[in-house]
Amino acid sequence: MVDTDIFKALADPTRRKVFEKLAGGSLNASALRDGLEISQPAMSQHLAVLRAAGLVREQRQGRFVNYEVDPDGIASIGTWLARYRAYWPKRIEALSDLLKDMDQ
Amino acid sequence: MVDTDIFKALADPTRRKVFEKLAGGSLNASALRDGLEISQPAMSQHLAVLRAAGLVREQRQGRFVNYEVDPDGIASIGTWLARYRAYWPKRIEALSDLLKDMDQ
DNA sequence: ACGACACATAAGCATACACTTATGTGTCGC
DNA sequence: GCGACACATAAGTGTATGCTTATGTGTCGT
Repeated sequence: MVDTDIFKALADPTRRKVFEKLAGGSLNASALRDGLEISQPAMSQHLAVLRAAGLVREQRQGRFVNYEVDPDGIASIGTWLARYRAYWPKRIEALSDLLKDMDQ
Repeated sequence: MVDTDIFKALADPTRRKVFEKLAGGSLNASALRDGLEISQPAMSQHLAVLRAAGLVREQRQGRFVNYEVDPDGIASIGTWLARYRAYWPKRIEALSDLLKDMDQ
């Protein structure tokens, strides 16, 4: 199941940190590593999980591999979340506004 | 971390099915069980996980325990997702509309 | 061609997770 | 009170997960 992969990927705090870093723009695996106390293979494995989940996509650039957020993954979460819109509390109006902003 | 609990809870397919059932309205543990081939203790454990994550809340009603979606959990996912709004693809406009609908 | 570098993959290991069966707790009807 | 019912908790078990160290693959500069 696609959703399972996505939620499993995001269930790990380190992977969420990585993902959040990528929200700021494209980065290679080494750049993603600093700040986080994590070995190189561990990062590689985390990135593989994020990629398999469709949350991240990669692009070879010489001997570096640049990673970036994959909008498809974000969209999947969005459509999943939309099924529960009946339960969104009123105080979430701010978020709704943000979403409106984004499609100008 | 709050987000960790939420994503871990949703990473399990059975728990997502349970949550989706609750999206249709309040149900007790037994009612949630049918359709799903799962033992009673397993369901009880799943509900405990969903509750600990803040996705679901319970209400004793005689010897039944009614469960319902907790809007706080939904809101948490929403605010988390909002940080990635820059990556929402354009085809997500429909979702944005849905969100706008909901706060009339 | 060679060493250095960036990253991926393999193998092994400790812990976490989801399940099972067995039992405990609380509420109902009689 | 007592048995039946709805659910929770305990304890045990197989598997998945995230880490480690070791090694493989591909690219760069010289």
